[in-house]
Amino acid sequence: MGRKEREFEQRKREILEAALRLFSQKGYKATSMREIAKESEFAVGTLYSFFPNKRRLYEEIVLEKAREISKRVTSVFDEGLDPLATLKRLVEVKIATLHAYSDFIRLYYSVLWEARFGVKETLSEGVLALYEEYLAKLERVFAEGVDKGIFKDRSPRFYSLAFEGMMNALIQESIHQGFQFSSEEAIELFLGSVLREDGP
Amino acid sequence: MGRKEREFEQRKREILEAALRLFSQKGYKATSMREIAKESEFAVGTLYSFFPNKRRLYEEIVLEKAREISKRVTSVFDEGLDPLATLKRLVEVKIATLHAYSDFIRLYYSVLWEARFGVKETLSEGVLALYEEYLAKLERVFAEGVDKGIFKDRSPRFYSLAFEGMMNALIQESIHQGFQFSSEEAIELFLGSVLREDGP
Amino acid sequence: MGRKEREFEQRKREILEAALRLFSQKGYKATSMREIAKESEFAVGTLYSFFPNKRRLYEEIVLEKAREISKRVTSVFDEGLDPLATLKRLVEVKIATLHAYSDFIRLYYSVLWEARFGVKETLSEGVLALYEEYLAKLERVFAEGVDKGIFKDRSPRFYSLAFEGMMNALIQESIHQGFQFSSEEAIELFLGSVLREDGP
Amino acid sequence: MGRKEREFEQRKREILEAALRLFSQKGYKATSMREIAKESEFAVGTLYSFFPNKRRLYEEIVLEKAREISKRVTSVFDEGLDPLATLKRLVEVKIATLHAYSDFIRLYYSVLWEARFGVKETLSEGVLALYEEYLAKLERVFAEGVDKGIFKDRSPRFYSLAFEGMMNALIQESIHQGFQFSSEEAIELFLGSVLREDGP
DNA sequence: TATGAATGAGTGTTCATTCAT
DNA sequence: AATGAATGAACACTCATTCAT
Repeated sequence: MGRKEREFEQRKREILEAALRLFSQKGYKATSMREIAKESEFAVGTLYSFFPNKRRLYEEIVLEKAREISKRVTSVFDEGLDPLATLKRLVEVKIATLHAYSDFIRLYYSVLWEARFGVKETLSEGVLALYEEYLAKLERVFAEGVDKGIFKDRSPRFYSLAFEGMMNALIQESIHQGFQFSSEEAIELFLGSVLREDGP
Repeated sequence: MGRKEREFEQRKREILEAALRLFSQKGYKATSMREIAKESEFAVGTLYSFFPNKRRLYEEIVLEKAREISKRVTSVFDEGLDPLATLKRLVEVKIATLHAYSDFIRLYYSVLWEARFGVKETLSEGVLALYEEYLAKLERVFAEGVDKGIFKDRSPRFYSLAFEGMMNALIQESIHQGFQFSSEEAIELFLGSVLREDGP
Repeated sequence: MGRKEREFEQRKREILEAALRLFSQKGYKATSMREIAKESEFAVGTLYSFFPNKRRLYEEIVLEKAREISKRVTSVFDEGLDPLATLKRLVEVKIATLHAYSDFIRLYYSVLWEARFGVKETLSEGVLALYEEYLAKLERVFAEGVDKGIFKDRSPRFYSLAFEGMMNALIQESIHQGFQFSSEEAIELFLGSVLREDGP
Repeated sequence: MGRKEREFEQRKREILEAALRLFSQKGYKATSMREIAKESEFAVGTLYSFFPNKRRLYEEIVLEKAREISKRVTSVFDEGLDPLATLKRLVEVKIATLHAYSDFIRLYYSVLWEARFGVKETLSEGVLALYEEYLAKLERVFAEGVDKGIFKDRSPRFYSLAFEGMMNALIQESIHQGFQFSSEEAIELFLGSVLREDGP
């Protein structure tokens, strides 16, 4: 990649970072191209030489970050661990990754939520695709666990949704409200149960 | 209530329903008063004789529905059940209620999410207040369960967040993606565990 | 005039008085039909059964009041006085009349001014006509005074405009700013001169 | 001042001139931003890149012109003339100046009138301040004339109001109705008297 | 006849997008 | 390639006017 290209990528990156800050704070509609231009120290017109329109700028940044998050989290599936260990590791990595992207989390979940549950004209089908991919891998882990007799015999999708719902709720609370919990607690809760086995 | 008043309420309801459809599909910012007027088959000016401005129209619709949902779900806490039975009942009622309000669910969670995790100047503090109230009652149930030795000794907040996260994820999926599950499965999962007790 | 007609006129009067208060305080554009309805304790629709539109309501009230003022002031010309006495009497009557209509004065001069100096689409040609009539009579007084050798030989229009300008300025100041002056002072100034005849 | 700046000023001037024509003909409220855009041959949005809102556009145009008029007229007070000569000169300069600004006169007097005699929330306090300043200087001239025994012993305010009222009425008539008069006539009338000293 | 709910054209203002420089 | 002035469609909201009751 020559200097030209490197500089081009560098400029694009600066725009994306500036846009991320603003979109994350104020949302898509409430952020204007003029503001992004000011924040990134480019002219409005310049933004349009990198992105065909506001929507694509938004989609691109969201997708890029989502890809980074996805990459980190999904890498767990390639570690060759057994289902139980995979889940444990997944919790750790999810916590670490989402905290690392805490500025973007608000935007991320909101996009994801819109994409999954059907807001018309959603801005990020790409993000949805990544998530579905992740979910599919997660389901495979649960399926394997069930096959191997480690997990009770329930639908892998059911397990996946429950796992994701629980973990995401805890992580969001920890990022936005400062609620503290460890990955051990979380995985124990999910795996263990809330019922004491030895009863009262 | 005379005919006039009844008609007034009827018209107001028609506007609110039309607005609900649009806000739910496209969000607050992306829905224009003109569209609401068209959808409700009133003139723009008429909207303003029922609501002082767009924001209040939005808040009114969201708060009304949220109150109805809250009322139904929270009523479970008044049934005088023990913690375990309360949780079971809660899952049933949540599923039934949220399905009954399926048009509104998208908007509901999105408002709640914005209110809890972000976005200054949220449009619905009332909704947040209702949810926090619910969460407080749920925590009390878990606290009681822990006290009585039914549940393992963990923070009630931790339990509540996990419970809510898991159930909401399952219910949302069932509403929007047609994923089917029973309340028994859900509560068993939460209470029971994913691990077989007799292991492999 | 039967009861019906009397009542009709009475209602019309109430509307006009209410409208006058509002137009006078806030101007034509800033006063809404709804406000006039509220102030007059009629429904908006009722206003339209007395006046075909807002503009005519405005014109009618302005014209009515202008006619009253005009009648009182113009009556001086019918008193059969000589030019000098007419001017003196005119000053007295103008002061008294305009003070009596002080609520309306702001509106009156503003309409007159617009009508005379050509704001397009002026709302009150009738008021202009009345004033021109008055001015014509005043010119005749000056013409007579010049003919009789009482006044220096200048154009009656010149005299009239100067007289009106001076008197109106003083009267407006007295009404709006509380500046006090007597009709004697005013007429002496106009007739006398500012120069001492015996010089320094 | 570079080409850019010059062009900026030129465009701003074109907008101001267009707005002046419209405000002058129809008044503030009755003139819409769209009309100003059309008249100035710019887009609506362009207007807002020169002025933050309609009101400021109005104030700017009014205040600018008022300042120019004020500057020219008030300069007479700095010529070091005696009271009598000052008044003579003032009449000449007022006539010349107001004729030079004849497009603006209608608006000028209307703003001045509103500011002096009425209307809360006037749009141009600056214009009023300029006029009060002028009036104060004029009063000082009359006070000096009285002190020196040139003028009869009357209140300077009284003299000033009468002078202004008379002259403005004449000048307005000459601008709007084509009535012709010379400064000599006007000042003679004011100073001299309408009464022949040698009577009939 | 009197009412006021309903209408929709019109308002001031914003902002994504274009394009001459 | 980069700029930002210019554009005009779109927005939330107002209000003179109409008309079913």
